[in-house]
Amino acid sequence: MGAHLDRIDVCLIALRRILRAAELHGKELAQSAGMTPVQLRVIQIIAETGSSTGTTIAKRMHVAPATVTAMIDKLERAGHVRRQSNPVDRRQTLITLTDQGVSALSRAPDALQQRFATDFERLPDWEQAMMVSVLERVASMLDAAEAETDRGAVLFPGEL
Amino acid sequence: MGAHLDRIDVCLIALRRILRAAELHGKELAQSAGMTPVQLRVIQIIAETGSSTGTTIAKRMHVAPATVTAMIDKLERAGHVRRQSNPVDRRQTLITLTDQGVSALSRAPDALQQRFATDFERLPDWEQAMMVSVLERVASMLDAAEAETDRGAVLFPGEL
DNA sequence: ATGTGTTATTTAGTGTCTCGAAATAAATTG
DNA sequence: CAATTTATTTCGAGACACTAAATAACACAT
Repeated sequence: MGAHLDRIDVCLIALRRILRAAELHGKELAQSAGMTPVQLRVIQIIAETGSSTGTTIAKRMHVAPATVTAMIDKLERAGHVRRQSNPVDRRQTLITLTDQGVSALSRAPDALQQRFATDFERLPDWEQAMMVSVLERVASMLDAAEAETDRGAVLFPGEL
Repeated sequence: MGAHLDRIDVCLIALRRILRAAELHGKELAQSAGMTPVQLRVIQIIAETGSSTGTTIAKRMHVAPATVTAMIDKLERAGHVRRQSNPVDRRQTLITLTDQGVSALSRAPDALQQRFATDFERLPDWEQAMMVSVLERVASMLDAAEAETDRGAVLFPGEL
């Protein structure tokens, strides 16, 4: 039973390394895109859904609504996003990317992703397959308890 | 070659799920320990090495030394850590956990880790082995470019 | 041993992020 | 229509992070 504990530890250490690498590269990435990691994250979320409301973003990022307001203020002042009130429900403010926001996003090359892709392609087929299945398994082990995903206001659906 | 791209995407999505789960649980975790995520992180780093200097923590967290000073001020005022100057090199200030700091850390059950461990133990042997090797591989793919790890002042070694 | 340069930490001052609570506005329900 | 709920914003406060400059201690070559 010692062997099991050992293996768990090895896994946890590897996971921490992965987490750490992701965090550090998140910083670099955001700096190269000229914005903070959080701002970049907001833009990515808006891009995924085409158009989001503040509440949707708040839920997805697990931050307070007031925080989203502040972040959107910044991004709007920077010209990356645009607010327009939803004609269907005038309580809501729909947030969309401007052309500048879209290009800022595309100008943000994800170093982590690039490196992973490059290395991944070099792996033998069986190892790629193994990696896919393990990563999916780990992901589902970890995010099992995430209740409300809330895919947001889908005004312009598509493009995930 | 389409199959390769598909697999990369699946991997990246899984990685993002892992990252997201980790981030969210980091917040919960810190709150249940009665401190902010950053403070908890500092305490974890100190616990790992037994005793750290400010510089070590700064490097490990990739923040400026002045930031560490401010964080330690807080933690010291809260009674979680203690400063003592290093008799060997009196420029250094060694930071150690107080009993209270240790118990605060132990009172912070790492939900993510717990869940992973529980699920992991239920897996068949071959799947555990596969997971270990894939996670280590991924970790080394991602953190390849991390130069200075700096394991810190090892006054009381052991325990990671 | 003295002076020069380096390293570790702190202080001071500033700007940003995030939050909770209260305010405002629009929709929904009875 | 009144009461409740939902979406967002404003305001004030705490936490975080930084740079630049100050202080202290070490290292070492003269």
